[in-house]
Amino acid sequence: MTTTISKRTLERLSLYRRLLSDRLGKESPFIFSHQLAKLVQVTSSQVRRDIMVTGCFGNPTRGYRVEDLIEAIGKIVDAEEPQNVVLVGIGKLGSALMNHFHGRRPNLRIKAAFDSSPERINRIYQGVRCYGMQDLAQVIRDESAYAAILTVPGDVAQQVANQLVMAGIRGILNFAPVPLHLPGNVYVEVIDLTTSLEKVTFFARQSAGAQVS
Amino acid sequence: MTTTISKRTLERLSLYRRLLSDRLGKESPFIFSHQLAKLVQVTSSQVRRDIMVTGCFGNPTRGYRVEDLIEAIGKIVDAEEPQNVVLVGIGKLGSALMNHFHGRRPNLRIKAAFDSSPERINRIYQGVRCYGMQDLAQVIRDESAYAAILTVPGDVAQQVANQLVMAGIRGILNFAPVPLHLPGNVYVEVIDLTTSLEKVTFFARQSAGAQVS
DNA sequence: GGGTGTGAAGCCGTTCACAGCA
DNA sequence: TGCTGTGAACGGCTTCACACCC
Repeated sequence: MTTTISKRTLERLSLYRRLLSDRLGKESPFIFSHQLAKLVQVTSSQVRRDIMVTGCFGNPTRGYRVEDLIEAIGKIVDAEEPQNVVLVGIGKLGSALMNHFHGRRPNLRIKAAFDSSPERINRIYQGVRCYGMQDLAQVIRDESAYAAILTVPGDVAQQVANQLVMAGIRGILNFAPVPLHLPGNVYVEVIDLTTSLEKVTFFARQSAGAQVS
Repeated sequence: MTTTISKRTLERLSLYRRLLSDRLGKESPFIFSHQLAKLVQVTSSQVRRDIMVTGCFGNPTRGYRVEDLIEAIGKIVDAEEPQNVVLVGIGKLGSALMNHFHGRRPNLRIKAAFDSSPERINRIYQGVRCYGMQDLAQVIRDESAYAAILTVPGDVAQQVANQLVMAGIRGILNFAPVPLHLPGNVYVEVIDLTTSLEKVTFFARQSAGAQVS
């Protein structure tokens, strides 16, 4: 934790761990940088650079021990204790995500959902209760959650985000189609579905003829 | 279209357009680079650089004409004709996305869905029919779709992606939690939900005390 | 020989800084 | 005066290249 880890590196580490975990037990307990590189489609130098920050050391003859890598990456990516997350806006997308994340990573637990519409309040989604917005601050404090998934309509996203930050949330995964204006110490990760799809069609068109690296 | 446009620039252009469209009619028909910059939270130089590629010119006194910007960005981002998109894997996430994209951008139309499970085949989702996997190539050709949204489980993602490419798909928005190995002329945009959430909790923890830019 | 670990170089996107202009 | 348009400088991430090691 002495080195500062960039966003990009962290993304790749997370992915390495997932692929390595899948591989564990199926293939050799060791892996070379070029093999992992091929799996995630980056260069082997990139892989070795990323592994540097984990403090793992490989062996020229056998490569890296897969178990060591998984553990070392976990020490970086995971917190000491399981992280409680809340989800705000349990419409179609919200409940799909609830479903998606349910049990996916042992250290990431969605502990509560929130919504403003009465017919959703007090319902249980994947074993998780949905509360009304008025309970937001209280529940977030009770669960000591400091990360949130935001799947509310764009026109209320900023206001809800403000409430989240007031309640102690420090990181937001934002699916709402508007940029959030929040204090600099709150980390916001944006998933902009429309832009992503527009990118796909744009570059698909570009590469209709030409090769793209 | 003479200049080559980077991924990052395209993302921002897409976002600019969306915010400018929301603003149209509500505020002044002109906007300065620093105003747009504030909305999307980038620097004003960045905005001006991005606008350069659109060929739009601003006026030192009034700024840029909002309508012109929207149109110029559309000329870059949109194709001449509406783009047909298909969605493969209409589970919870798939149908939430179907719902999300339905009518969102006039130029992007999901024209068909595919799934392997019999109880979903021939059902209609948001006015869009779900076909069996055996019809994939035929339907994609009939609709002349060349972009696809992939929301199938990880263990079949590669195989389905191969089928998509064989059927003529050139761009994939991939929600499956595995990297796809495809020819270089196929553009793949990855939305890795697990990694994104891990990033949020990681940086939320980091910034618990310190200020992050 | 083939792989690791890493300083140095390269590349690309962002920001600076300023001339030009209304 | 204040903003635009843009060459030049900057900075961070990626790749190269090579010493070291099994």
